[in-house]
Amino acid sequence: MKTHSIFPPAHHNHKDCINNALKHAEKVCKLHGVRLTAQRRRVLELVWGSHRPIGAYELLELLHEHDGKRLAPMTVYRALDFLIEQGLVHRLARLNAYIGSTASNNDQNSYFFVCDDCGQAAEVVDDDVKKVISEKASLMGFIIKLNTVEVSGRCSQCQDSA
Amino acid sequence: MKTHSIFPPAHHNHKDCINNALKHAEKVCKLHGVRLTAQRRRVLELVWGSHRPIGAYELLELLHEHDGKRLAPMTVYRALDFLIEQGLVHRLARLNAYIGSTASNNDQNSYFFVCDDCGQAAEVVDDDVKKVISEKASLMGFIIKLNTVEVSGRCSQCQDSA
DNA sequence: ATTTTTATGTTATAATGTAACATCGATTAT
DNA sequence: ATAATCGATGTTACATTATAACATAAAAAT
Repeated sequence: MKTHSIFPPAHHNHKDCINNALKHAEKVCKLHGVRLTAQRRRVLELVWGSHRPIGAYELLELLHEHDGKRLAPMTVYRALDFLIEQGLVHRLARLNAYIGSTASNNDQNSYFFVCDDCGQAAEVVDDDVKKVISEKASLMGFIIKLNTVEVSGRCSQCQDSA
Repeated sequence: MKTHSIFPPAHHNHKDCINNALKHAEKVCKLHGVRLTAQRRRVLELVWGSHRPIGAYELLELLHEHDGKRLAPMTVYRALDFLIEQGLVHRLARLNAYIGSTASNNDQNSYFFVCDDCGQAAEVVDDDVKKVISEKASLMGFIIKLNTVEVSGRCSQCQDSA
């Protein structure tokens, strides 16, 4: 029986995830005519260090531990802002944390499942949620700019291990 | 043609809103066997001061201006936590702000439309969004605890006045 | 009346995020 | 090539949001 897994399998080769993400980022930035500088690239890489949303100050620590750099928060926030603008990173509002994305989405058709237990997050991209919300919106004459949909609960793996 | 207005009409009698909300709160708290103290009640009243989400520190200022009280942030946060627990207030994650609610919802079937222009927010309670999300969730074996759905954009009134 | 619980007060601090201005480095124009 | 320009980064300082920990007061239960 095929399990419809959107959360990555526990022991997948995560280096591939990271490499894919970086390759994807190069493409996107070239396409958008913007510069994926070394620093931005590095921040993206660290964001992709896991499938957990990561905080800005956590990133700062990692940059210090791994690269010896002692940067100001501003620097990380700027990198994140850039990456978010290019759609390479999303911010999870409930967590004040950031997660990588390789989905080519607008700001309306993507949503997140976040496991309270293991902290992992999974992005789902389709128009199903958007569709329902859009219907409500048009009933009340509301023009949508951005959907923030964050579902928290317990992922399949964490249920099994309980 | 009837406009399906969920955002409150511009010149509605807002005192009624507040009174309804307070009455509702009394009922809910009695039902839940918890105490709606004067302070909690006052915070709720101030939250209902408008249909805009309001920040914790804004509430502090209001308490100072109107009541002369100079409270610590903790106090307001505690009142808010209480009110949120009773479902009388919701926190909007994207805004770090709080808004009153008289809907009897669980944590899964309520969502918010927030106008970037006027700042007003409208809560919608139904099972339509929940249903779609639940389908995805069950496909991946995810157990939902809480849905955070915050739609930002432009409300009908603000479009008209542009 | 006494105990116990619950709410509030108080102080200090953590965590997250931004403004403003200086400098550096890459691209563009001359 | 050189100067001018523009975008990226560095730096300092601070704003905003939220919580921890412990003390006191008020209400409810015994």
